[in-house]
Amino acid sequence: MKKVVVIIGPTAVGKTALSLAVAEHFKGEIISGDSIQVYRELNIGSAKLPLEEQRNIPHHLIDIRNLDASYNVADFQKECRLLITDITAKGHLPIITGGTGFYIKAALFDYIFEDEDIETAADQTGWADFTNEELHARLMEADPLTAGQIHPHNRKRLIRALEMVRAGHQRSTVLAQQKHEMIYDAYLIGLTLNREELYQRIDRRVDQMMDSGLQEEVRQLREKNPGLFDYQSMQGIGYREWQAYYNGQASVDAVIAEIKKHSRQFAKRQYTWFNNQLPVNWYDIEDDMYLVKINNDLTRWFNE
RNA sequence: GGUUCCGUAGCUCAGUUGGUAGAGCAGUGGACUGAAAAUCCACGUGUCGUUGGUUCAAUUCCGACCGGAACCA
Repeated sequence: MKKVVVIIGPTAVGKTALSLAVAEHFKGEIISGDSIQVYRELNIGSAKLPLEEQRNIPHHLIDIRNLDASYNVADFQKECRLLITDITAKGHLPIITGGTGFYIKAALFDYIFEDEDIETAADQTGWADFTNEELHARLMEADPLTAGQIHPHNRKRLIRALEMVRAGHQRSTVLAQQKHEMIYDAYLIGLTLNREELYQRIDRRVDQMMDSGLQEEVRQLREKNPGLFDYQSMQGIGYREWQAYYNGQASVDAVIAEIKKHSRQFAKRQYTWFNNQLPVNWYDIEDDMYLVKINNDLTRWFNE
């Protein structure tokens, strides 16, 4: 099995800095596991590492889509796996770094995504006339197993499951074909920090983004893109909050407060995901020895 | 100085015709297989400002006091 290093953790713990160190030490190339950094022009708010700070280490899956494009797990899985193959063939070590747990798990595990021609945004319109209860009732007939696993209020998931039925493969059938195992020899490093400290870090980072010109970045994007806030890419925290500002419903200070709040809530959700969905080796960044420990553990694993 | 109003969960407030109270937000935990920085679920004991009084019983009624707001001087 190919070896892959994975660096995860909540937003603002310092994944990027660690990824550079690991890449330099192990001759690695970095694959971004991030659903927002794939978009060009989303720089400050997505906490993208500027080219001049990449220290000549190859970074992949950053700036690969236009702002108005859509992107999803299946895209990521395919592109990420191709890169792992290429990087390994070069004799380098693939290092996946990012906060999008779902993407990373789909690449690492034997998730199956059948070929589908989907326009996700368009799908919803086809179901617009149905209430959540009606959607759930339909799914109960078409794929009862899945219907039992999706909460009746989770409209987005209900529609996706119904779309899968329409595309000719029930979700439950596809899942049954999988062993739910990792297909790589992956070592997962999780960076952590006590909650209070992390939240302060998040607040500070948002302030830094503002100092770096986040507001101006959004202003320019909006100038060039009339329908900006309808783009999938604009779901990103640090961006979507500005819609209220441009609608005259929020002051700049209110927007900043929302960005901080959403970032904290996101970090909490990331912990839930990583703790329960992936076999993570956690390292507390307040531990003076954490870098040494990571280096030791990684070296041992690398030479296995 | 006077009058009126307010003081209930971390925040904003509701409520109890007297039987010790509940929403939203925040927070915490959880789910997650093609929007995932998305979507969804669960979790609400707090000296009901303080202190006297009336009462079987007061957060609820009455008095005083403290804090805040508005208006009148």
